[in-house]
Amino acid sequence: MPPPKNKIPPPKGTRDMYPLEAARRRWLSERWRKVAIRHGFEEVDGPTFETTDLYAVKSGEGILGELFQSFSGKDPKDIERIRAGEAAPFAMRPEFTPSLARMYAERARSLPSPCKWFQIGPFFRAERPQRGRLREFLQWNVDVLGLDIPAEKWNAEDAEGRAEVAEAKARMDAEIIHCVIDFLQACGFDEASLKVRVSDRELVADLISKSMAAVDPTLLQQVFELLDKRTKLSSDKFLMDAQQIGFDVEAFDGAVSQVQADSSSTPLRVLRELSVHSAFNSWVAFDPTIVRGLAYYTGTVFEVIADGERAVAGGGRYDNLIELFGGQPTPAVGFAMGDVVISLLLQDKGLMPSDAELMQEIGARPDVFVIAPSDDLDPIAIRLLATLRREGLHARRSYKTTRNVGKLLKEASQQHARLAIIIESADQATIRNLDAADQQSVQLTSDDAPFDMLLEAAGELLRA
RNA sequence: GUGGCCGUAGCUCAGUUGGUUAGAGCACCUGGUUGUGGUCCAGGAUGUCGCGGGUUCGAAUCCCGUCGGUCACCCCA
Repeated sequence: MPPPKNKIPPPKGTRDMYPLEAARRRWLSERWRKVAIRHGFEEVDGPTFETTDLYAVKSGEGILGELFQSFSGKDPKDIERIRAGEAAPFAMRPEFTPSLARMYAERARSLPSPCKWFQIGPFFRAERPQRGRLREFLQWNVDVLGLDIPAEKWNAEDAEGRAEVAEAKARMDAEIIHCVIDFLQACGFDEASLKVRVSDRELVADLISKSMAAVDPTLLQQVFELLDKRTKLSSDKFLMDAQQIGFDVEAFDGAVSQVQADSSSTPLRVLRELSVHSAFNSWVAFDPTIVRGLAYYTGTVFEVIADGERAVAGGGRYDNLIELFGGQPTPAVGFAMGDVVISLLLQDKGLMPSDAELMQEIGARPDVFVIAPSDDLDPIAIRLLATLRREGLHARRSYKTTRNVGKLLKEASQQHARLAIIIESADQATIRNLDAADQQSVQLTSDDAPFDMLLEAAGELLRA
C-alpha cells in the first residue's frame, strides 16, 4: 500500500497512548485490580464485541442508538440488512453487565454464592465526546451476584423471610460501596473532595406513592426522571413539571426529611450496614435525587460525585437481570468506574503520582543504568548489561555519543533509574545509588566469577 | 444526533487595521565546560498556521465547507 497522502488522525473520541499515558492507564488499572482482589473479588472478562441481540434484551431503543455496530463483511446478507436499516449482527460492548449476566447464568449452579467478580477492559459508546466522556474508555466493573444466605431463601414471600433477604442484600450492597470507597481512599481522596450519594428505588417509590393521589408504573418512572433532573432544573421549572404530573413536592420532601430525621432507623439499610465496615459514614449520604438512568436498577442506587466533574462511578442493585438472561432469579449488585473522569480528577486534585512513583508501582522503573565513559569500555558495558538482564533486572544504557559522565548521569536520573554503574576500568566500577546520591567503589571482575561482586552490591542496594 | 465557542512547533502561547523568508518559552538534538544528576555556554532541527475550497495583486488573519476539541441538550446501560 502506498503511504497515505493525508494524515489519518485517531477516530473521534479515542486516544493515542504515548509512554506516559500508557503508564498512567496501567497504573490506574493496577490500582483497580489490587483493590478488587483484596476485597475478595475474582477477575473475569468477556468478548469486546457481542451479538447485538444481547444488548436488545433489556430496554431497547436508547441503548441501540449508541452502539458501535460491526460485522465481518464476509456475509453479503449482513450488508443487505444494514442497508435496509437493520442493526448489524455484532456490537462493540458498551457495558459489561449483559456479558456478566450471561456468564453467570451459564454456570450459576457451579459458582460460589455470593459470587464476587470484577472486570477491567475497554468499552465503546457512539456518543458525542466531551470532557470526561470518550467513545473508547477503560472501565472497572465490580459485582456481587447472589447473597450470603441459601438460594432457597432468596425469593422468600413471608415477612420474616423478606426481612432476612433485605438484610443480606444490604450487606452485599455495603461490600460494593466499601470497595469503591477503599479505592478512592487509596488514591488519596477524602470525603471533602468526593461524596457517595446513595438512594433506594424501593424506598423512594414508597415515598412517592405517599405524595401522589394514584401511582401507576408509568407515572412512577416519570417522577424518577423528574427527580433525576432536580439538581439541573430551576426550582420553578421543577415545581411546574411536578404539578403537571400530579407529584406533590412538598409532601415528598416532608416524607424524605421525616425519614432522615428518624434516628432510630437510618433511611437506608445499606448505610447502616456500611457503618459496620468502619468509619465510612462521612463519605456517604442519602440523596433521593440519585436515580441512575432508568434501565434495570431495582433497589439501592449510588453515585460517586465530585463537584465540577461528571459522576466518577455509579451502580446499584439489579435483582431481575440474571433471569432475563436465562438464569434463576438472582439478586445482584454492582458498580462501574471509567478511567476518563477519575483520571481528570486525579490530575485536578494533584493526586496523580509522579512519573517515578508511577513507574515504580507498575514495575517499569529501571533498576540499573550502565555508563561506559570511554569507547574501550563498551564491550564490558554490553556484557554487564546482558548479565544484569539475565539476573532479571531492568538494565539500560545510553545510546548517545557523549562520554560525559555528568550528562549520562543526568540521562539516568531522567529515566528514573535507581542505580548507576560507572565502569571505571576493566576491573573496577562505581555503583551509585541515584535516590540517595551516594556511591561506592566495587571490584568489577574476579578471576572465576565476573561481575559477582557487582551483582551482589547492586542486589543489596535494590532490596533496600 | 442538535446548537454555541475554539483550532498557530511535541507542550503553553504571541503574531500589529489582510502585506515579503511565521516567533518566544519549555521539551528535543549536537558540541563545549566541572568525571558525578533536571547547571552553564554555544549551536541545531521542527510547522503543508487542523484540512479543503473561495474572495484578493497578496490570507495564519476575511467567507463557506469539513475534521477535531470543548460547552449545553442527550446519555450516564
